[in-house]
Amino acid sequence: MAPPHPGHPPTLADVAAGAGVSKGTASLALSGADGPSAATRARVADVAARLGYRANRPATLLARRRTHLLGVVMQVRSGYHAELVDHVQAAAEVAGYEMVLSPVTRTHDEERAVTTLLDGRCEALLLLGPELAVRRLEELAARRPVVAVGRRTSARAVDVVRSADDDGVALVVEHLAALGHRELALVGGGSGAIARDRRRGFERAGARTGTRGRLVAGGTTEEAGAAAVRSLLRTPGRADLPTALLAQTDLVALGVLDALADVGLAVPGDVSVTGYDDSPLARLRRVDLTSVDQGAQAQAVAAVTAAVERLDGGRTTRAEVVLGPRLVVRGSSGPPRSAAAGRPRGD
Amino acid sequence: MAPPHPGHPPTLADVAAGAGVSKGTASLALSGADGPSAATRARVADVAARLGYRANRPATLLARRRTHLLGVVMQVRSGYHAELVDHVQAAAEVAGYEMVLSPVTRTHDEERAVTTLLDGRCEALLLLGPELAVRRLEELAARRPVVAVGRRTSARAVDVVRSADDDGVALVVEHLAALGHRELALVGGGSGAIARDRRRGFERAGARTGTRGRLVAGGTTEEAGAAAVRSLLRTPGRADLPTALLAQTDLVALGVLDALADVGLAVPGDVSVTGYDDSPLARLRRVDLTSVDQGAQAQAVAAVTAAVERLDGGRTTRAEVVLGPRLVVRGSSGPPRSAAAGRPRGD
DNA sequence: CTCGTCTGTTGAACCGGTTTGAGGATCGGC
DNA sequence: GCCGATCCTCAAACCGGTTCAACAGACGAG
Repeated sequence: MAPPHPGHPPTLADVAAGAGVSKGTASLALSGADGPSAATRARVADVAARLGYRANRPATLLARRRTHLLGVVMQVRSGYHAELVDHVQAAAEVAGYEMVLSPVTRTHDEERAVTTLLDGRCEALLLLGPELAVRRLEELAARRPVVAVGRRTSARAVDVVRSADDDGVALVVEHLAALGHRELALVGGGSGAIARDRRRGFERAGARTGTRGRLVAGGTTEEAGAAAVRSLLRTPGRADLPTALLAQTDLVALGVLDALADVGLAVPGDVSVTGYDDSPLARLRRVDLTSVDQGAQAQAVAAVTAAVERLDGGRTTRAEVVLGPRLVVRGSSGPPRSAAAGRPRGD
Repeated sequence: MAPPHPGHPPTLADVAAGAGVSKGTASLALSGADGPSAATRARVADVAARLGYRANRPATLLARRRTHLLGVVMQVRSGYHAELVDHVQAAAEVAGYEMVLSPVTRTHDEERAVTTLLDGRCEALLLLGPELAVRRLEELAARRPVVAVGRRTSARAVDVVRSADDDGVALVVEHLAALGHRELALVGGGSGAIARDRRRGFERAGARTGTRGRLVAGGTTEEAGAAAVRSLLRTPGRADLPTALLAQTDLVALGVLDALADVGLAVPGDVSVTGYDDSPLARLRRVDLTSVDQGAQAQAVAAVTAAVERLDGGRTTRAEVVLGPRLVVRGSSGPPRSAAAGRPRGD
């Protein structure tokens, strides 16, 4: 059966006509709402299938009171965001929502990405690692639920889902201390909330485990990690160099690994190295980096839940969900030479 | 000025009322179409700005004859797709279109991704590395322009944008031959169009350069690459092992590198290794892999162009754009030992 | 002074759905 | 046989824009 308007897809009116009912009845029948009799329902469904009818999305969105759309702003190049999106998609579906993606690219900044979602009538905004100003976040939150994922913010009315960065670093410190390390260094400064948390976790865990920790300035790139190592090596008194380096991110850890290789230091023989994020990179056998998993799935679920609670649950108070990170031990961390003296390892 | 309907965003009617004109005039004024006088135009723009008016996207899409939407189906986890998307976004904007993203995730397969885009009234479909059946592709292409990016397809009416896989592999073979390699192996079989092309390029370039090439079965994962190396090493007559291994993808190359490291073979000292895709992985210093850049930006531009030609240019014939790949030489390839020793080639 | 043009603006139709109040059948109860 | 309840269905209003035929008013020409 060809559609009544050649070239154009069939509309609800076509289905209704084909089934001998009104548009209204056809709509009810297709949406599964009660009202139409079983016979009518079947007839409409049948005609719709034969015609290959599909509801016009914009029309549906316009007509419905609610859109049930969750807008997600992601950094398209970020592997971590990709992972989150994957799980958000699934979680949204379970909650009866649809996810709409708005990528941040070179030509499309975060502000534009958000605008696109708002124009599209998304009911809530999930921002992955947002970098918008606090003021802007608050403006947005005044209009609809906003959830910041993976990054702390002081913006009122903005829900936050993140993992406990201090605990994450503490896990690493404890792991290294248990291996016998006494001299640690945290690579990666920065003034952001994340960096601050990690530093605090580092210091507290250091005190708890009786290890000595120092901080080395570093950024968020591979090169920054390499530079940090070089600066460490320039420091006089090479004898008491740290035996373990904790990098802020897996990428930074890669830079650290490279710089160590350049000067002939073995990992983990001479120095143990750890990353953060447990990105696909860390899992590569060639990298094999001890890292911290922030739990993408749990974060995704929590973010969707937070949005849905505001939309359907009537919550109006700010929520901050802090998830426990998980240590993933791989080959880049091991006992220091001093501790290994009695227990040599072969390679 | 507060919106006239508290809780709801202002509509065009509100703007029109505020400016003392009809909805029709307000629409014309805001869209920049000619008709309204300069004074009216300014007044409407002013009121719209004061009210914070933004057009309701679904309504606009519904009302307009054309949506100017380009739907893109991507593998959300693929770094290469992310790169493509980035450039497609930019190219679409230049062409006066908007990109809509539909990710393929664990719970959302390619078919669903496509359906979402069709329901959303996208005017054309750009499928990145599509794996839909040829029949399905043809069905889709019968409804609207479809462009397959990065993967050949025999589907009629489907435009294809890809890079010349045979030429890409040939570039690598020539590079290695110039370095002095005489015994090569291509890791990665498979029956797909891509694998076939690469194999052909390998064989032809082998003949041209006088190198001896063999094929080693392999998949598309890191593990497959490692397995291929192990099988090679099991082969008797280790003396005439290949001095260079060409992996199908960068990921496979990583597996190859790992397996070689496991048995203590140096790269590129004992064996040269190359990848394909020039992914971010290959660029990591720790990996530093000679690879082939498929030109994401050029592919993106070509894909958007193909779609726009069909939509606005009236093209109805099938287009297949084959772009020239580019060799990126890094540290994983170098002269073979034998070249230094001047060992004659034998068989 | 009349007519034709041109410029701006209007009002209504339309896009394709959803929602709802009203009304027609059908049926059981009395 | 009449009445009210129950069950379906319908027609119309509505969502918020875009588009266009029709028209009012200003203006210049004849």
